[in-house]
Amino acid sequence: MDYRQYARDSLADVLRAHGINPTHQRIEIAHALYSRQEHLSADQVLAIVNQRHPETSRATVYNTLNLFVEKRLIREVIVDPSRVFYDPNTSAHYHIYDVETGRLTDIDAAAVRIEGLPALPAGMVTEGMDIIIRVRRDQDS
Amino acid sequence: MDYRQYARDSLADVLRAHGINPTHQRIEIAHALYSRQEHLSADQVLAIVNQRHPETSRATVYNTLNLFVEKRLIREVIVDPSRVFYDPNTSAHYHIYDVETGRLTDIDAAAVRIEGLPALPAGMVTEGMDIIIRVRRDQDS
DNA sequence: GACGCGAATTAGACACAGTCCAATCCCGGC
DNA sequence: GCCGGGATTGGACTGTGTCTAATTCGCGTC
Repeated sequence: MDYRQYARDSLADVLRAHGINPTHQRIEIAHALYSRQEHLSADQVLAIVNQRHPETSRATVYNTLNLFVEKRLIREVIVDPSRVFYDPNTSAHYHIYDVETGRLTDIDAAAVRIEGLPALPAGMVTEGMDIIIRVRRDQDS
Repeated sequence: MDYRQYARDSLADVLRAHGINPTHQRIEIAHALYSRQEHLSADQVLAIVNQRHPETSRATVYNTLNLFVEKRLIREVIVDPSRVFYDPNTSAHYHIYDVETGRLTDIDAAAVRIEGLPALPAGMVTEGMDIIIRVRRDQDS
């Protein structure tokens, strides 16, 4: 009874709590995201999931990630036009994005205060707010 | 001597001021962005530029937009994983993004104050900060 | 344990934004 | 008018993500 097996068992409950029917593939995909504190692209998830024996199809990975986003189990992070990252951390937080390495780092939103944002147009509601700080190594000029 | 002709003439100077050799295509592309206060995708720019007679190739539009970004004449706005928007407004500002219509609206940064952001990791410099407020019509639920 | 059914998964074709490349064109300097 | 280098071009190519029709899986029922 190793830690990872345990994690997989409890993941089934997490999925159910979000109204998601827990299947093997979905649990593996959730595990890939939750077991490491990183922001993964769909391709990376696909590669990780397929390191273990059963081949999981690309379509399933994309379907599942979109399902997870829809059910608010994970969040999309849109910082790079070439691919979407998925973030298992759904608590309020922002991101630092290293434009050279592609690495994403979390900023806890609790410490940040923002003032002076305009009111939304009438009849609009906020879906969410993203803050992305783009950084790079300081070496050129 | 119409307004648009005048605008095109002065655009050549703007391009030169940014170290960009002003060619016909580049002026047309700059004009497409500057003459309307909208955030356009590369495809939209291509369509607008080609409404006037001379066919401009897709490669040139992409090359030119990337050149403009590199030379800080315009900014990329990355909010939609399916395509990049280009923003002729380079002054500090943020965005409201309507996730249903895809419409982007500017928020002037001058009025906004942000406190409590953590210090950057040592040796890192900020390239820029994006704030995106995702909104939708309030009708469901 | 076999059956049946709806949901999930699958492979592969497809769509589409964006990039690359080699050939051509354009334009300013002589 | 000629030359040379940068700009432009069409078209092939890449990579991410979606769609679809067919298959498989899981599970409740007998």
